[in-house]
Amino acid sequence: MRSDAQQNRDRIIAAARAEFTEHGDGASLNRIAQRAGVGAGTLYRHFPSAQALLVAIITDDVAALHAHGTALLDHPDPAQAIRNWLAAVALHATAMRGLVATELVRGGPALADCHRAVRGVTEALLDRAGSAARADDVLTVVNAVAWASEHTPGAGLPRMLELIRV
Amino acid sequence: MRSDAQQNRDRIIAAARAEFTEHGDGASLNRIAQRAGVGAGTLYRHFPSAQALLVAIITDDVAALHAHGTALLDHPDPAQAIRNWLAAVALHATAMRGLVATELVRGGPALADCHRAVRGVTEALLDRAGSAARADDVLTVVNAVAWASEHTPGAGLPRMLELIRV
DNA sequence: CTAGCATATGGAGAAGCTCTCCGGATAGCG
DNA sequence: CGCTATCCGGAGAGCTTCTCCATATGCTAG
Repeated sequence: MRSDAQQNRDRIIAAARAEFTEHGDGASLNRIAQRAGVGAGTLYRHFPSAQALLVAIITDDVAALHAHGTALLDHPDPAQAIRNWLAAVALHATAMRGLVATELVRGGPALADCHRAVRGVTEALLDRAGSAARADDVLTVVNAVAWASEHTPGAGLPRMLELIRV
Repeated sequence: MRSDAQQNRDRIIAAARAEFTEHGDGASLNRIAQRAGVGAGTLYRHFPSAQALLVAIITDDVAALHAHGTALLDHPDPAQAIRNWLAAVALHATAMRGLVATELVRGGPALADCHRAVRGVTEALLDRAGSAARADDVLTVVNAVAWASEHTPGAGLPRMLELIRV
């Protein structure tokens, strides 16, 4: 990749991160391009869809999330470990304004690696806690709840996470 | 209200019901107006926002839902009753393509009556089943899950509802 | 039965969105 | 330094939501 292209790509990702954090689902690709100081065409060449853009952002975040999850495997209390983990997943989902993460949980193949990593940790933690729940289902529910908690004023994320049987 | 206005209002609601069922969140108010055979202005005068339109539709549906819930209060197995009820709520949410219902669960004051009715039944059923969970939280989670199950291929709604502790 | 008015209509249009296209600029190699 | 493959920007097509107001029509009072 040419150096100017790389530079633009980085700036677009930074702008997108700001835009998604600020406007959530109301994010506008137009505005992202403006923030990044590039034309719309440039944005769309680098990221053919809004989803591709999210994939790039989330891929970064998931690395940190995965490290946290791996560390939790050594937690003395397995039941507490899975609870901590799901709270971390929910927080990650919230950081990207929920909707986003939910749509991508089982989304495109581009995110397959990310999802596999998160599911792997979830499975291990569920197993250690003696749970029979499917990791995929649990993750979907957690993401859905994270998303809902932002859209329903007065809804406490922790309290709703308590309602998930694991 | 003038009779022609009433007629248009009815036709708009019918068109909206069809459009939402067909296109889910991708529903277009423009298309609803076309389907109903009215101008965009007419649609917006009757329903200032997409939400107002949904309120009208959902208000109808909730009446039937509420009747079902009330009947469940006589169910011999309280634990089964609450499970049946939540499945019915999820189904109702799915009928309106999830997103919709989730956004409205604690939404505008226009839907307060509906919400109160549903919450009342939920509280009674939870109480009878000896649960300490907050009805609001349970409903939010159920709606979120219903929504998520449509957006994540392979996610089974019943299996995810099993994960909710009540 | 009709006349007049309050009420309702519809579609053009403003503003914003996503996404495409391509003439022109430029990075970086030889 | 010059040439070319690569990359850029923004105009524009075709959507969208939502507003405005000249026109049409239901309803009522006479």
